[in-house]
Amino acid sequence: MNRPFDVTAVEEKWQARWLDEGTYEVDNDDPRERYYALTMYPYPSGTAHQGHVRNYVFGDLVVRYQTMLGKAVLSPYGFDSFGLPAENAAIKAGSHPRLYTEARMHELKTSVRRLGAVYDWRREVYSHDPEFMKWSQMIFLAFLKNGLAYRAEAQVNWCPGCMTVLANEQVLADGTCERSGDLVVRRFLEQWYFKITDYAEELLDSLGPLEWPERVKTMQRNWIGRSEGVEFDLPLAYDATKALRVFTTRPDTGFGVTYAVVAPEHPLLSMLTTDDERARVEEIVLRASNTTEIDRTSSSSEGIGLEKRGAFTGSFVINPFTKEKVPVYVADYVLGNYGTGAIMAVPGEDERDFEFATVHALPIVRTVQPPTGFVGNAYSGDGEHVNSGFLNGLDVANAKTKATEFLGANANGVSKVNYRLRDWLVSRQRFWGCPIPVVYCDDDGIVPVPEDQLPVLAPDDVIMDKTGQSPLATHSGFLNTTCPICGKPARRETDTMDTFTDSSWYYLRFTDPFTPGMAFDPVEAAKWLPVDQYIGGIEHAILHLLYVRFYLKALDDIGFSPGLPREPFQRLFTQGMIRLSGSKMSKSKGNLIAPEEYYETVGADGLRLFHLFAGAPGDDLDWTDQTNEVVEGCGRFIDRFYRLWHFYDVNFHDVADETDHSVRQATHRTIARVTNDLNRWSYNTAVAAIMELYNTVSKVARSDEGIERSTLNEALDTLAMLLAPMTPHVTAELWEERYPDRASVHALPWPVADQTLVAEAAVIMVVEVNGKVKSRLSVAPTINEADATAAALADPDVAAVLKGATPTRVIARPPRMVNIII
RNA sequence: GCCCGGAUGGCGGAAUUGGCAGACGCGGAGGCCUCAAAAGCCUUUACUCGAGAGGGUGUGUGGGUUCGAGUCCCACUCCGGGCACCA
Repeated sequence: MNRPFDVTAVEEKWQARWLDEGTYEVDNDDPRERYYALTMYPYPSGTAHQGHVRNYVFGDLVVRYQTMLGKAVLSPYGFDSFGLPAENAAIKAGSHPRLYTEARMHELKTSVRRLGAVYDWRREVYSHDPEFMKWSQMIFLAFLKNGLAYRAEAQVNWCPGCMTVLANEQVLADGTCERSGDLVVRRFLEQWYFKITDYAEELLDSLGPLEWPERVKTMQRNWIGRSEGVEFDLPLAYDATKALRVFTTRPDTGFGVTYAVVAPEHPLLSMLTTDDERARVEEIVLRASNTTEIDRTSSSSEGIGLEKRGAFTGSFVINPFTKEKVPVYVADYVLGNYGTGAIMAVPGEDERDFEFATVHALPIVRTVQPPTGFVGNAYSGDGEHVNSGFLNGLDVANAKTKATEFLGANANGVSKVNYRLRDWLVSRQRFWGCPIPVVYCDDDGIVPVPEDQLPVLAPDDVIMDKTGQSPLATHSGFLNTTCPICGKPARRETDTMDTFTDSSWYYLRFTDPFTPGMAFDPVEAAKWLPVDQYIGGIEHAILHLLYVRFYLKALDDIGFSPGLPREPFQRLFTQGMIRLSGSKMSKSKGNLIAPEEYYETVGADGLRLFHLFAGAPGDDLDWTDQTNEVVEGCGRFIDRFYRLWHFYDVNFHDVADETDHSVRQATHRTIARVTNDLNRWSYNTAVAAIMELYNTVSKVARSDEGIERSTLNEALDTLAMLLAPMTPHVTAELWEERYPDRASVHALPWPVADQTLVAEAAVIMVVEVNGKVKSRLSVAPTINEADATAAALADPDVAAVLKGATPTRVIARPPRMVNIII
């Protein structure tokens, strides 16, 4: 592009100045109103791509805009620097993950600075910083001490590609690993867990008041999965002193229970299984524990048929409603770790039970009358109860109440709320993460590493081949230690923590990384929290945003950070994803679209303006062949503004006239529009409003009649201020050029619209006849109904259509339109 | 299967409470400047009938409410995302 100024020189000059002068550093004792603007700290995967760019452009606009609104804005930056890709890359390159990661961090930082995004770099944090690790480990130990971290053997998700276990949240719906795409298998392992389930209720209830996108809240609600029901006993037919405990949300359908099912992992399964059935039952159990998640969860139509997925145990239980004997089956469609791991099966009202009953020839009884014309098998809607003894005639809600009372009196029934959410598995069998700071001693058991020995750091000379075992376990120098209590030889924990533990508290560290001996001073943190605006990708809707909420609540409860709110992020904005000609952007596809080439052509300002202008911030953005032309168009707009600022082709006149007045009105209406748009995350329309004002002013200034000098200056100054958070370099440069003795444009207060000028501008009123537009009149915005009607009827164009006919009705909505019905 | 979004010119997208559909930009067409080009500037650009004045049609499809619907209601189609044996 042929630019009227040296874009690179100007941008580098201002980037250096903001950095050197600490323009966007903010102290904790700043007296101004506080504003915490946070973009999700990135995983350092290399140079920035357009996804980063879009994120930081939005974030930087918030920082600069809020600063101009007079606030002390906390704008920190850091890196989510632990994680598998670095470890895998290091294995491949025969290097160390730290070297690899720090090189990537440097690249990303350079890229972000070149974008003109401003941060308080004194507050930079990164997960693998030993000082940060120390506090990550302290938090772990605090959780351990307070019963929020525990060790348990359970069936876990094992990813053969990543050679490590995964949290439930990291396994996709099709049973593959969200990172490597490998099929996840199930293994029994002893692992560390965080007790996030203790917070299920609060995590659900406190979502309500958060100013988050509704769909993110919905995703979290679904993930937590609250369900109300009843837990009760099904006594064994041959021994009424023993019982199978089940959970149901539909106690009202109890008369339709024709069998019961236990999960393959159920502790009573072996006792329930008779010798005749044992072989078939064991086949089910074996299959459930050895196969991949995808096989187990695949529907009956594909994969393995239902008849092979369940078997009769040989035992019977008594249905407390009918007092009849019903068979107990084992089937993998019942999960061992939800509810009681056993269910009452009601094929008449539950689709899964219906399918299973059909395949295994079990009786099906309808207990709720479906509406006439109902097609389908199981009916789960509302209706009158039938075949249900004392529940007959009741609707579902009333029958539930009555059935619950009955179970309470006859089957040890209790109302119960269950959650789908499971405890957070935090152990990872990998090297490049924060070591779990405990020691195993034969005499003293699990012993926390004493605080004065933290952080526990991994040695550098660890072999990181993929054996499926923690790399740290192969390093005898690390593994072998002494027990902090008895001094006898002991073994270190060799697993590291899930990297989501780092991102669960990094924003707290940002508020105060300065106070020695503390992760952060809660008093300082309390001044900044909750985060006023959090910005990031929708892909973190569940994982990160659920864990981080749990952490803050837990830290408060164990007294780690007294005085903080219990929710970290008051407002959340999730930007759309960038696609390349329709496909998802990813490193493996090599379609990341580096910003560097754009820095050289349209500059950071041009690229920033493009991201703000091209579509609503929350919508996905498709990067196509045409996109480059739009980016260039944004660069051209900056050039046009630059020329007008230098009065290129402008004609002046001396005394302000009506045209000047209308320019002033446009200027102030634009201030009002842009301010409103910025507050409602409508950046694309804010840019459009700015372009419109430019077009208006440019047209008048370049007409033969010309423009009055102060009118033009007011419009230009306003444009510079409105553009300042969007295109910070060029506006700073132009401002300094014209006003070398004044404060920088970025230090100015945000312009305020003169309401008189905004209000008095004439508006166009539409006159319709029978709903069709026949004329347009320029009227005062304050015009009343009678005057609007009179003006409409007096209009010659309207009269020509009416041809003397008398209107049957006139609808006036001043000042927008009048509709005459004839 | 369930739950959320979305569908508007050649393209990206505007239209905040039911009131001028297509703001703003990209692309296209024509012109000015120039020896020529680039850059810049001006005009034009939903479709359609018409020489013109002017008329008709038009926001995924089909209905409805209303003086008036891109916007509200009902039914459906397609696209995107999330969840999916959670009893």
